Amino acid sequence: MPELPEVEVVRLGLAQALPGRMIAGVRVLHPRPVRRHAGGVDDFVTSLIGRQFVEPKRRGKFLWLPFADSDALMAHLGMSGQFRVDDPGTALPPQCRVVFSFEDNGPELRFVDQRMFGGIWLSPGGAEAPAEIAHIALDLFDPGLDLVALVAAIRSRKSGIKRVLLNQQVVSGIGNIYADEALWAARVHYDTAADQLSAVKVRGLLVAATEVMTAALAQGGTSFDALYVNVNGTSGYFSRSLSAYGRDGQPCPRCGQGIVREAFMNRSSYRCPQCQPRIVD
DNA sequence: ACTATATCCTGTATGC
DNA sequence: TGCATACAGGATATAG
Repeated sequence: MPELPEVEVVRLGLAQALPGRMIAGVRVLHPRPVRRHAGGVDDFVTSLIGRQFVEPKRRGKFLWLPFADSDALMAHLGMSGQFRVDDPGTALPPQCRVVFSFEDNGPELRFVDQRMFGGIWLSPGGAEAPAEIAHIALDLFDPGLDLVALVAAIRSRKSGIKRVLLNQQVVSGIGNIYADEALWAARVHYDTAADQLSAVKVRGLLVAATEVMTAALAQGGTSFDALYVNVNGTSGYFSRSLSAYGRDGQPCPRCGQGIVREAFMNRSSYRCPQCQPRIVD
């Protein structure tokens, strides 16, 4: 599932492929990924033709592709969204939803999305600071992040710590995989109330999250199957380095106890029952 | 303001 | 073999 490192891998790939290029044609093969575009499918197509891409940007899991004017193409990969850069003659992937062709007749930009939780749309005036992400907090890679303020914000919450880590309005970019990995590294149970954790512990959790996402980025991101790939269609290798996520029944790399999977927020949480015991107060 | 839950979506894996 | 169900989990609307 694309979280911060995976989205950053995509951003880096697009930064190699798009700046300076002008859109000549847009084909929308399925309307759903364009549902957030205010003017509908036809307006999406006509609004984008003639635009010239500049350097792609990212906050958390949101990606935006600014144009040489003041607007931007907003994007979120959702669960299974992909950007692919492929030569015009090559076959379209099975769940290809939108295709951009260019005036230079070079490689096309293709938005592929099996489950279609993702989407792309035009953000008027969004080149620098898109209104759509005004409510999204800075991520752990952002140079402007105030770590002390973030620790305080997390500790002001009564919810379980994992809910808080997943709340993109508190800190962005962390999803189910890296939340579980950070909690494992910091030896914290996912349901510990955030306001019961010390500032040192919360800081340690954020450092752990930053470290695991940095390592994942260096390996090209985490992928279990063909659902998450880079712009060339290949997968990262970080799934081999995970300590807790997806390791139900396998030994904890630190103590050897079996990792357990538990239902949590309509998804799964993985933890080591010995290193991350439930806190009872 | 904060918190928790339902909802969207489809390919793959599993069970009977 | 065929059919039904569980599962993966992003952001957001809505209710409490």
